[in-house]
Amino acid sequence: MASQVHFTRMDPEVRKAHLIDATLVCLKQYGFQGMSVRKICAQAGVSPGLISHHYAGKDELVAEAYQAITRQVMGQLREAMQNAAGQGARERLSAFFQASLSEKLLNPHLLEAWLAFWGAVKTAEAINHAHDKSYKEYRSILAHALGQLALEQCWVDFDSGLAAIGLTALLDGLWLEHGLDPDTFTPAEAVLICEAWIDGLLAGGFRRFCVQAQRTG
Amino acid sequence: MASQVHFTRMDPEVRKAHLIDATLVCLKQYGFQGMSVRKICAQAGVSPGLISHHYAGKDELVAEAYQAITRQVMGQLREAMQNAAGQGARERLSAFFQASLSEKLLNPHLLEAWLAFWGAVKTAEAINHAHDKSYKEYRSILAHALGQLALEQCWVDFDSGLAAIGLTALLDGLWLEHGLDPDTFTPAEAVLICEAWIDGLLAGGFRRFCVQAQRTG
DNA sequence: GTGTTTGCTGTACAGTTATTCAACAGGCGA
DNA sequence: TCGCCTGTTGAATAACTGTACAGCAAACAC
Repeated sequence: MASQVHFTRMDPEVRKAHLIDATLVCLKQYGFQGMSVRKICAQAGVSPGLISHHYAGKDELVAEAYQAITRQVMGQLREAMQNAAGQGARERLSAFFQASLSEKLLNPHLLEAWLAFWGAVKTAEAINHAHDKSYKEYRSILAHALGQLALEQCWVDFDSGLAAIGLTALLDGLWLEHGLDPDTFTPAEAVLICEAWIDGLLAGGFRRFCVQAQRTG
Repeated sequence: MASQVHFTRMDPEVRKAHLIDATLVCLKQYGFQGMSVRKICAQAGVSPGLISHHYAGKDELVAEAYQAITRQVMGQLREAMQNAAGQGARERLSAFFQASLSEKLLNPHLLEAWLAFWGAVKTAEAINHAHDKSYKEYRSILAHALGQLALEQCWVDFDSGLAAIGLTALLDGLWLEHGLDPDTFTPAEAVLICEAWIDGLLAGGFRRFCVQAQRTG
């Protein structure tokens, strides 16, 4: 006998959260290309018409899925920084590295999804906007911590904004590499690479970022 | 009166080059998703059947387009390194930075295409394979230069492979950031960021990459 | 001019896509 | 228990997707 119960009702917000989860599962399973409305709905155990009922369309759902993982990641990073709030700038940066490069965030599935989103930034306006917002926040957190470090070290005319661009590039680059091939390095090695960057900055690398005083060789 | 001339013939290799160009244009214009056989052929000014005539299918064309820009970029980088062959490791690395972050390679169109390809690495095997090959070459060039630097500086147990992963991440991260938003930094600033990394490595950052002697901090 | 080669066209095809919407039914209030 | 509200269904739709292939015609040899 076929199942009599065809569906169970849900609060719209709960259902939308389920659809976002299913979207992320499909994203990692089929990639950005292979992920279709039917597959997402099959994953969520609902009928294909439901996405258009809760969202303006598939694109809106995908954009919200991107915002969801962005929120989740930024939340974890903010939390890590707050836990180290009382300590020095160096320790706060280390906490940020540990959080950014934890096993949880270096999860291949998460990074693959991120990679696919990055690839869509230039063609999907909603994703572009969400990216821009989170990226600027990420960079400003690092710029602030590096500015504190400069104060502690009494560096004059230190361009913390530019240094933050470099450190963000290093972290994003590590994410990128790990997303493209998770076997390249371990989370511990990634943290070591970032600590070496700070070591080098403290040992003398900072001079390049000082506006007036160029290196005298 | 409608145009009488329907098409002009071309040498297969020339036509294929045109199709690859059209593929890259469509990639940046419509993204990896929106790029279809019909759009590529419209861009190239040919009939939609021509791709199947010259290639086994669309995927083969896309993979060859990726290899084409990869070859182009790696060729420029190899050339830059050869031009600085007689000099010290530091100078060779600087030449590599200059080449990697030249206006030509930080071209938004090129980076947008690259970004789209990166997003497809995990779903298209041919692209994954081509990426893996070029990425390993890129890293080995840097590892070799860093190994030379370690010899010159008499660093013992320096893990140039790990340091190369970090430097590759920094460079890839700068490409990524510039692809996502070209206004974040200028090519000159990107080179400065890389030079600061080397400065820091020389000033003391290298110790983290020495296997035995951990920092006594 | 004629013949031959073959690069190229363009329609046809089968399969997929996102989206729509009238009908259905779960679950709550009364 | 009834009745309403509304979350959900699922078939239908139109617009796409990549590929195949029979035939056309450009360009060259003669």
